[in-house]
Amino acid sequence: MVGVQQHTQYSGDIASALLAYYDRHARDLPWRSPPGTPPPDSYRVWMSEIMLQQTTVAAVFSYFEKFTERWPDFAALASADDADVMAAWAGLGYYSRVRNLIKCARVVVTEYGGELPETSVELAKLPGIGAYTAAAIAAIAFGERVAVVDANVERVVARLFAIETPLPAAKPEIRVAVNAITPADRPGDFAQAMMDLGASLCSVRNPQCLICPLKMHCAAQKAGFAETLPRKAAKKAKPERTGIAFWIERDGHVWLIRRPDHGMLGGMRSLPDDGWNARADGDSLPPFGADWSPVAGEVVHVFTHFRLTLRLTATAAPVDESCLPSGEWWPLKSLDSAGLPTLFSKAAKLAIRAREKF
DNA sequence: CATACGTGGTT
DNA sequence: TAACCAAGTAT
Repeated sequence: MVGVQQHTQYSGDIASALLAYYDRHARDLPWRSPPGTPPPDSYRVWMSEIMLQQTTVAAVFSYFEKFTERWPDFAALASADDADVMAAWAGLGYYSRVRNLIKCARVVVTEYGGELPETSVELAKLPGIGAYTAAAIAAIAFGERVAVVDANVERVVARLFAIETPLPAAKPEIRVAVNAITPADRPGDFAQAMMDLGASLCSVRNPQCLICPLKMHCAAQKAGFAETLPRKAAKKAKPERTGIAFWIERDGHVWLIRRPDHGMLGGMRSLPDDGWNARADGDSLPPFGADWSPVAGEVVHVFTHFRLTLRLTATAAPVDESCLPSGEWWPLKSLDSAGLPTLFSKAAKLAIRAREKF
């Protein structure tokens, strides 16, 4: 790589060029203030950063609007019912985020007087806030000069300094480089500008180097191999799993359970199933003896680390309530408001479609 | 350091 | 279509 030290003397130029680009091209997003203006409400910065973890801007829009309208501040969110908040998150994925979102709001209210602490060190102690999010909130909402490093920034910086070490081994080196170019003035705008650049011109494939504001500073561009960086370790193949979900219907209602807090789709409302997980197929055993019949079709759903083929088995016969797994009857007419994660939302759709054929 | 943890869009 | 990837965190 080209030494970071060697570039340090130019770091001001990099920040200046990037901020000038941001002043002209910043995306207008609901959780942002315009370049160079006072920061948004830190609650909204926090909410957006949690939602944006491993999640695209396009997917976040409607959830951000829904959450901030319904729960406009920490006090409102802290006093909400868990089930309502979990259901509102359904479909966004990575459900540990919403469990931690609730926890964090309650800690902020009970231990911080309803306002976020203002330093990255204190922020990182809160549930659901790791190194990236702590730095992002501190820089964007509170103006702390701190290195904000997400996947976009890793890519931009790996190219800027031609860092050829593969990820994740290159992370410490990248962090040092980001710290060296982060300005004391407008660190929040700088962080968002780096992420905007990584999300647009400095994209994974086909980076638009010719019109990049950092072209003159970019070692990989000069060497002609920007698109090959950052290097990454090869990924493992996804295992295939199978499982069965159980559709238990009576008088226009279906029986829904709440999943355990830990593990796949933790804490979410779901159909009962046969115990499939990341490590093993389901056991195919219904939760109780009844007149079960298979539902035609299947749901194929791809998770981060395995692919699941889920089949459905249904019963509509009267059942002994005491046999049912812990749960609740949910009206079919308002199934949309149950907050089922996408896997079970697909399964429910399949069951209802099969049912309408009769 | 590796693994578990969702979902939808892009190529 | 299968692979890759996104404003990561917790363990």
